[in-house]
Amino acid sequence: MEDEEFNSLNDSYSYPELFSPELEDLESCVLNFEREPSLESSNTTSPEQSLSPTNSFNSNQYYRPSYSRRNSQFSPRCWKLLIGLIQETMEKSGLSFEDAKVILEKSRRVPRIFENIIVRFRVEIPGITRRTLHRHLRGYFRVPGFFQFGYVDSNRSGAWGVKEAELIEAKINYFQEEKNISQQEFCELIWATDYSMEIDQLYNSIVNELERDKKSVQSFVRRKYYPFLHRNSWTIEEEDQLQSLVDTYGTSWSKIGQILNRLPMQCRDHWRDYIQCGVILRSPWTEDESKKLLSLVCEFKHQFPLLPVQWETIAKKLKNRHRHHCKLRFYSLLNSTSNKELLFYPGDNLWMIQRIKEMSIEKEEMIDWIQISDLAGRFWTSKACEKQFEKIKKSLMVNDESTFPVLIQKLFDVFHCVGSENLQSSLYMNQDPPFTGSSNA
DNA sequence: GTAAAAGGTAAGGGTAATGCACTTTT
DNA sequence: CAAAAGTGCATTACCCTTACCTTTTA
Repeated sequence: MEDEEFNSLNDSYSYPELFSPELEDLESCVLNFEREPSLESSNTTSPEQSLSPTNSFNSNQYYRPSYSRRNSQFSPRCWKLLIGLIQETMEKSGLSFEDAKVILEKSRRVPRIFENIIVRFRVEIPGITRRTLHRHLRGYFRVPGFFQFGYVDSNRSGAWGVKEAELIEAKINYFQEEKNISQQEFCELIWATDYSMEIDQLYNSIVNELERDKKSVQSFVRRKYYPFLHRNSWTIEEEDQLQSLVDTYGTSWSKIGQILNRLPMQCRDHWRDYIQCGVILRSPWTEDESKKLLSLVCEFKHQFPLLPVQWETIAKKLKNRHRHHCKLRFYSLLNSTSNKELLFYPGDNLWMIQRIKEMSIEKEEMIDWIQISDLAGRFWTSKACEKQFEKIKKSLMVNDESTFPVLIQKLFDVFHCVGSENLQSSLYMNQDPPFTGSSNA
């Protein structure tokens, strides 16, 4: 039992008779996995693959590929195994951390010495793709470009570290043993609307050791331990049912989740990303759509300069596009030369120079472009800011100043003496204070 | 009785993993 | 040459925090 995946603990005890029909679905999903060597024989298009999408929709344009993920994030158990295998290999071959890093950095492929790790890992925990493993291997050794896949002990907020997750698991196991309750009972306790003092104490004891928000802990525990049947694919019938439930109950996800026997969050996500937005177009963007997108984003930014762009709202107005589509499309438009010019006004240049000046940096390389992008509510990406700065320097021909602070001061003076009246940043045009709602009155 | 703290949960804002089609390596 | 492995881009499934409401506490 302790061999079970931490984040799929629920699979082992939840309603076997209901779960069994889904297993077939899961099996067929496995066939779609990335180049699984053992399943290579079924690589040719399977009959159900050609049936399902075209049957449910009229055109190939609307095809939603079946997509399955057996494991969520790279779990603590995965890390334990991977690190164990890495250490074993390093000891055997006498490699240092730095050597390993260099080897991994140099080769595109999994280096010979590490090949064994991949093979042995996938025997122990199948379903993790080679690609994912390779990424985490490089992440562990801090290969540039793969930092985000590296091992993390603990965090103050955001993604959970391995140590934290293990501590919580241990505490919960102890709690269950002490109170002599089953996994199922525990999950039900966690999800009860007024849970007992004991659960509250459990939360508190976790919070004491972790430096995490209590809410954060609670949501994490609830995500990992839930009394619902977990399935990652939705049938057409379920989707219909979901829509009709939303029609009757509105967006009361906890209620809907209970009826559908799914995580409330799962219901919300599926409704938001696949049902509410209607049929999602996968065709290339037309010029009209792109123009509309640009104007919607600009409109939003002018109205709420300090808020991040609400892509969901924009997607709703565009119709048939996903929030992620809109975001990606916008940034690709922004990065194409013509639009970049369009979206940096003279006032924006001054705004940017002021921000850089405030940073009071000695050298140009030290400019934190991500921070500047953040300050602008990420209206421009960090790269766009950087490129724009280069452009400003070129156009004003002030590239050979003695020191960086002098250069910035000079740039600042040039812009300022033009007359700051006309140089308001587009970030602050037509500004309405975001949350007051006074603009409606 | 009231303000502040805390709980429940929907809404907001993401990103890692995977699929597909293609290139590169063995 | 075949087959396996890697990769860029798009898509999907899952993740985490914040906002906003209600209830409890001081």
